[in-house]
Formats: sequence, structure tokens, C-alpha cells
Amino acid sequence: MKPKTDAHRFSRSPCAVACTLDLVGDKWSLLVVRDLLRGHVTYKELQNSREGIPTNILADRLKKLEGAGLVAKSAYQEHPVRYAYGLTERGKDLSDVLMALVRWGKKHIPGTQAL
Amino acid sequence: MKPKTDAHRFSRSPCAVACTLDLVGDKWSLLVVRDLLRGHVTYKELQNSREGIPTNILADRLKKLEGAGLVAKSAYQEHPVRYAYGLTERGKDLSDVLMALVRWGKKHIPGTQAL
DNA sequence: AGACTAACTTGCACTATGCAAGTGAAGCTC
DNA sequence: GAGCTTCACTTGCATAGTGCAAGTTAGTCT
Repeated sequence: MKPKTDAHRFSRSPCAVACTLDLVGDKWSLLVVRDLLRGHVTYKELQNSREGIPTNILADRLKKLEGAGLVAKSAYQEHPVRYAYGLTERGKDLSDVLMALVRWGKKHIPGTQAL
Repeated sequence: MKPKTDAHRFSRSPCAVACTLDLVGDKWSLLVVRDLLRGHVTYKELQNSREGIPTNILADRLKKLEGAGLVAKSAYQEHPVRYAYGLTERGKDLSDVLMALVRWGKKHIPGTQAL
């Protein structure tokens, strides 16, 4: 399944910042990516993350991230069927952005941690 | 005027990513920061940016960014009074985040530019 | 059968966003 | 000095997104 980057191409402008923000520029998407980088794999694990993401938002973000080709979902067992979420290469590349955010936060918001 | 980082401390968690996203984690804030880095100074210049930010949103974001100590506003002339917006040191440090976003966008969304 | 878990979905109130139009202060034009 | 223009916003309102609680479905456990 190829990522559908073409569907919403340049909804605002061809700026790389604007387009990237159209994919992950909200309060939750990058936290989901952070948790996936940290090794959270199941829906439950993602849901139990410290920030307490509402379950409908989590389901929606996973769907959108999957649609954007950043996240891949697979059943790791049948009976009962259980799903594992993971980052694609595209998704893993966001770690640079995450790291930049961590550096900024640790430097400018006292008391915050990398987590 | 000291930045009021204490007012909303850790509304979600002490994670640096979460806290940073609470400040700039929406579709417009980082684009405003990008434009300020590019040298846009007046309200009009910011408004005329390619993405066409709605004027009420722009006013709101500038207020919030100023409240967070990322942006400073000053009158650069009287009669008529005209304002210049600029990034503080805290704000300028976000260039690392912006650059990471640009790198990701250019690599993964074909056709986008740094701008 | 009854309770429990994972992984969602649905309903609804509340908040945020986006567009258009309006405001006020000052300058410029004739 | 009446009228037009510009800058820097503010206001109103419809639509879209978020957040909380509750419900659902499929399967396991006892």
C-alpha cells in the first residue's frame, strides 16, 4: 500500500514545513509517534501513556498516520486477534523532529524530561 | 516581563515533547515562527504569507507566542504607530525544530521546498 | 453463565478554526 | 476638511475538531 501523499498535496502551500505540519501538526500525533519510538506496540499501551490520550482521538490519529504511511498496523496473533502498531521508515525519520522538540523543551521549559 | 511558563506547567505531563507541543503544537504557530525567522516583521507581512493565515488566528497566535515568551512586540514608529514582531532567544531556538521539519518534508513529501 | 480484556465506535457537549465583515486611528488627496 | 486608503486588529457566526463517558464486539478465563 503506497502512502497517499498525493491526495492532499499542498493544501496550503508547497512549503515543507506547512506540508509536514498538515500531517503531524496537532497536539497528539507526535506524541503517538514518540510512544511508538519508545516501543509501545498495542493500542492499550498507547492508550495508557502518561498524557492520557482520549481513545477516539487515538483511534483517529492511528488511522490518519497509517493513511499517511507513517504507521503500519498488523495482527500479531489470531484468537483473539491482537494488533501491533509500528513506525514505517518514514515514521522513524520523525525521530529527528522529536529530538529537536526534546532539546528545545529541556532547555526552555524547566522541569521537563526527555521521557 | 518574564515568560509565564509557570501558568500552565505540565498540563499534560512533564514530557518535554508534550510541553513544547502545548506551546507550538498546532497548524499555525510554527509557520508564524518560520515567517519571523525569514524576516517578516509587521502584521501585514505575516498575514500576506503564502499559506494565508486567517487574521483572527494570526492575532491569537501572536498573543499566545508573546505570552509564552517566544515573540516580542514593539512599536517601531509612532504617528502612525506601527508594530514590529520578532523572535526572542527562546523563539530563535525553535529554528532547530523548523529545520528538522524541513528536512523531513523535503525527504518524504515530493515537491516540497524549504521556502 | 458471568466476568473480564483488547480494541475500538458512538453520542454529545464544548472548544477551536475559518471566513467575512467591521472598527479605529492615522495619513494622504483634492 | 470630506472622503478614501492603509495598518492592525476585533467581532460574529457557521463549521470542524476535541474530550469525556458510555457502549460494542470478539474472544478468553473460571
